[in-house]
Amino acid sequence: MSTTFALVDCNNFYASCERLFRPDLKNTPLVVLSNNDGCIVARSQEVKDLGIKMGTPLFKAREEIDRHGIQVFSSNYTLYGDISARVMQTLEQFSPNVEVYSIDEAFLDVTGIRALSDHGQLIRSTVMQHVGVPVCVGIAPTKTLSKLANNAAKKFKATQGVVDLTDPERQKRLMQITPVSDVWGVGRKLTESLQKIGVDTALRLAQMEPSRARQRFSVVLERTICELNGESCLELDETWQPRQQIMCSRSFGEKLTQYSDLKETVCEFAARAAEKLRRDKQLALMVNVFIRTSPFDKTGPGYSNTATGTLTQPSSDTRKILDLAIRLFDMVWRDGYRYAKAGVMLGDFCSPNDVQLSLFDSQKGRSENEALMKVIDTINRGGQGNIWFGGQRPQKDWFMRQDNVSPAYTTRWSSIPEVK
DNA sequence: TCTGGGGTCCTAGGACCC
DNA sequence: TCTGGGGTCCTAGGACCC
Repeated sequence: MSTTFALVDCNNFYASCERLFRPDLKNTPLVVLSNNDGCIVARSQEVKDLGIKMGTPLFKAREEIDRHGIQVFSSNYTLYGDISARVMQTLEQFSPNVEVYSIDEAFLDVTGIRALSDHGQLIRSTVMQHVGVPVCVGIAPTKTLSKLANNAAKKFKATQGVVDLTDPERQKRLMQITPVSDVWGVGRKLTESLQKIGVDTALRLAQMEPSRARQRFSVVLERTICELNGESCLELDETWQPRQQIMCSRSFGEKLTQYSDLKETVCEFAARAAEKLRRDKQLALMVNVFIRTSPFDKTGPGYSNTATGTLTQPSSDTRKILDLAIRLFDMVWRDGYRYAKAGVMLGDFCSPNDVQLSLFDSQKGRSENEALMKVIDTINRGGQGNIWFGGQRPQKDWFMRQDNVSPAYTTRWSSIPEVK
């Protein structure tokens, strides 16, 4: 029996999280900014209606923000992560098979349920009651169609937030009025190329010959076309897969020009990345360091470089990763540039069980290292950064600009809201 | 003045081998 | 010295997603 998918997606997730603890802002337009308060990454419905686009740099929207009295928040990922976990936990009760797809959405296997719309409504009201975040539900025989259904549930008020797209006639009607750019997996470039050959709606895309699409574009597009036609190519994947890559990178609040400043930043990223690696219980073999100036900075010459190195054996030891990261940094560093961003990437992972001891590596030495890392992680838990290695620099004022951050309502005792 | 961060997957092309 | 085609493996970079 073929699967029926329900895609549950939170409405304006970050904005809704901020509103959760500020009911006074219920009807006030509100935006959430990226790190460094650089870009607008989330908008409440009112702001979307004003036509302010996702990803707009703050300085470009300043005038409109003032004019409409838009509330501005710096991003508060601790809060969003915690609210997300509560939403996902609530969803577990509606299906034995839940795939958490991103921080604000999940696919549910709802195969065999008869009153699908009612089920969707129940999901909505339960999440609202338990967590307080509004969600929309799209139901369909493939993931791509359930995405489409979810978009429609968000766009059309009359749907009351739930669209059941199991009926092929209904699929066709919706696809007819959906621009091809709104299809999951069709981005800017693909939209451009497709429009050139007269494919401007989802329906036109669905009517393309899959094999031709593969020849001319890619297997990804071929799959998308099959999915639009109700043929499921993307399975529900509930198994938690460890990441294949860990990245820690940041743009700076101020440009960096000094060797020591940039080096300390890279060390900080390396240490953070190693922490994430240990949290995933993985070991890495590859380390990559990159630094670059801003592509928007016209006051000086541009420079961007990256170096990749390999550890002598897979490890999650901060000291070993730091050591290699510093050597790689020295390879890419050039004097005389105004650096805007840097990052450290880890890759080529394996599980600790798969690693053999090398000739000079004693089991005792290794467990001592593990114990040390564990202690450090415990002390640093919560991103406080109380302990660091030489070379690493704890957060400095130029590190990140965050002028409007909301309290950690749900994860810090001192920030729990009071009821009066 | 001020332009996010963290991922995945696929493809093209080079190196190398037979 | 002439010089083909096919296979594998790896890497860099592009496109996309949220």
